[in-house]
Amino acid sequence: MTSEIDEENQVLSPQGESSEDQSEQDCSECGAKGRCLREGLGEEQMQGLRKITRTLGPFKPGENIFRVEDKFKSLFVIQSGAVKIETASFEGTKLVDGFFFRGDLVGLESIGAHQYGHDAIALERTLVCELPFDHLESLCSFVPRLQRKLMIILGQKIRYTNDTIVHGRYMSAEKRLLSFLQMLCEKKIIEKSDNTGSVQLPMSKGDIASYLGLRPESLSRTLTKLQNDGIIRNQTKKIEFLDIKAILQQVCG
Amino acid sequence: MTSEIDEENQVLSPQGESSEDQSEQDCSECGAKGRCLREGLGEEQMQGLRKITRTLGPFKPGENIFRVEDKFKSLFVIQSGAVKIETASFEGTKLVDGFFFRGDLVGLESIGAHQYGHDAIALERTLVCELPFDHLESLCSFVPRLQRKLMIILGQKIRYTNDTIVHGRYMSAEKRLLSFLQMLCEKKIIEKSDNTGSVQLPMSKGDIASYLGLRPESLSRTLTKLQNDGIIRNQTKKIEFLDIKAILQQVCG
DNA sequence: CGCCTGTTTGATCCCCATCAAAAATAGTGG
DNA sequence: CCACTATTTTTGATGGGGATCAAACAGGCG
Repeated sequence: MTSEIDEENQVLSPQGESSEDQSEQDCSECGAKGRCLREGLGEEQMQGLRKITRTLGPFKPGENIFRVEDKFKSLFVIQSGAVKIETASFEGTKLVDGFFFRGDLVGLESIGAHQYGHDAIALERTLVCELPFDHLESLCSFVPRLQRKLMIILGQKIRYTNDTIVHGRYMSAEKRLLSFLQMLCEKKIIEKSDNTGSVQLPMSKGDIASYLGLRPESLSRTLTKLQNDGIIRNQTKKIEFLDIKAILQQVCG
Repeated sequence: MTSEIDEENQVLSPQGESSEDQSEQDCSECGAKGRCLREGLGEEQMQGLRKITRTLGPFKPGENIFRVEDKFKSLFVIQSGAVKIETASFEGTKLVDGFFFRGDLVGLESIGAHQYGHDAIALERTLVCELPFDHLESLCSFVPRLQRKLMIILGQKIRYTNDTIVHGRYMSAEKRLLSFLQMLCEKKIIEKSDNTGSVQLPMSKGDIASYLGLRPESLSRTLTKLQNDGIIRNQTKKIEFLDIKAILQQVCG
């Protein structure tokens, strides 16, 4: 379990193990606001959750938040930044299983296992909020609302995987890419002016290809095609959306 | 929500709504024994769970246990029989998202949604045990062990999907089929004599193809190939395993 | 600047989808 | 039980989308 509690922490001021009374700026400043487990909890209930959480980071790009075969201990809410999880495929190569952005919970995939089944790797400067799972579980017993929220999140995760991956098998490379761009639109868009916008990509094209079940070459060609069609502008670390409607309108991402 | 409480019920004798004190033969005779949520609960805890459950069925092949857009209300443990879940793909055709056998929980995919996202259809004569989800949730708050078990099952589900579907995208038709046979081996094998055995298939070849992300023609060809290789014997409603080792040995299902 | 990794482009190939039709099986009613 | 139809499964021929192989190109970093 790699964790680093130091370096330029103006924003969220992570605490060491000793500090018990975490300040609520943790929440007020957190990028996960609105999608976090804490949402909808009363003030006293928040207190309970606050007691068991701890901010970790910042992780630098490429740093592991946890590794395959680390003992499963915690879930992590992403406060800022972005994370990918990957596993070794049966051929030995790395395979990207998911991307996570602010507000997302990393580690759900390992609930019920003794060890994490993935490497979780920061894609950019990333702060996370650690939720020790056994504490979380205990708390859930006392706070039905929290229990419910966690179950809902687990159900959503199952559905999302099913909708994207299972149905993705029947989609062409182009449609898969469009689905992916659609997802990015919902999660990370900046300066979205009606019908155009752009995203800074925290992950490599190779990671995207892997996630979509494509080879890097195929993804590259598909990106080029969409660019020729005037739908996007394809840059190294950035994609400009020239025609957001075309992206969103594609039936059934 | 289709449910039928009648017809030849020697085995499990399902109860109507009124009968509160469900007999424990429900559990002692249930095919799910050993993998059910109830496993590992104390006697008093069992009582609580027993109170909220109800046996439904038998469902005849092709009958729905629930339908897409039915209000999400319950999970279902399969006591005997087999079930598939399917959705409409974006092209309009049906797409099989999963198979369930005795002991499996159907409905996890819809936790946190208002409606079921799939049709659940019996593949053979099937008895299920209904677990109203809100009751189950309440009970979880009082029985930490149950809460934990449910979370573990949800985590396993996420992992299983990831391992089979995500990694399956990189596998050839033959490997996907072998993985599937492997799974069947673990769940449904009969008369397994060391290195051979056979499975009665409750689902159609078309369903299997859909589940594996293949066309029926491709699956058929792959089955034929495995037969020519002397690994299986391919029949209409049955597959004989002539070389179980070859099936299990294939690196990383 | 030179090395290393990531991305793009080009040429070719292969697996599976697709189209088409025969064969086997299940379902139906007399 | 059998003739008849509908569905499922198999077999055959063909084509295409993406994988693969190979190499040029661009970027980041020492």
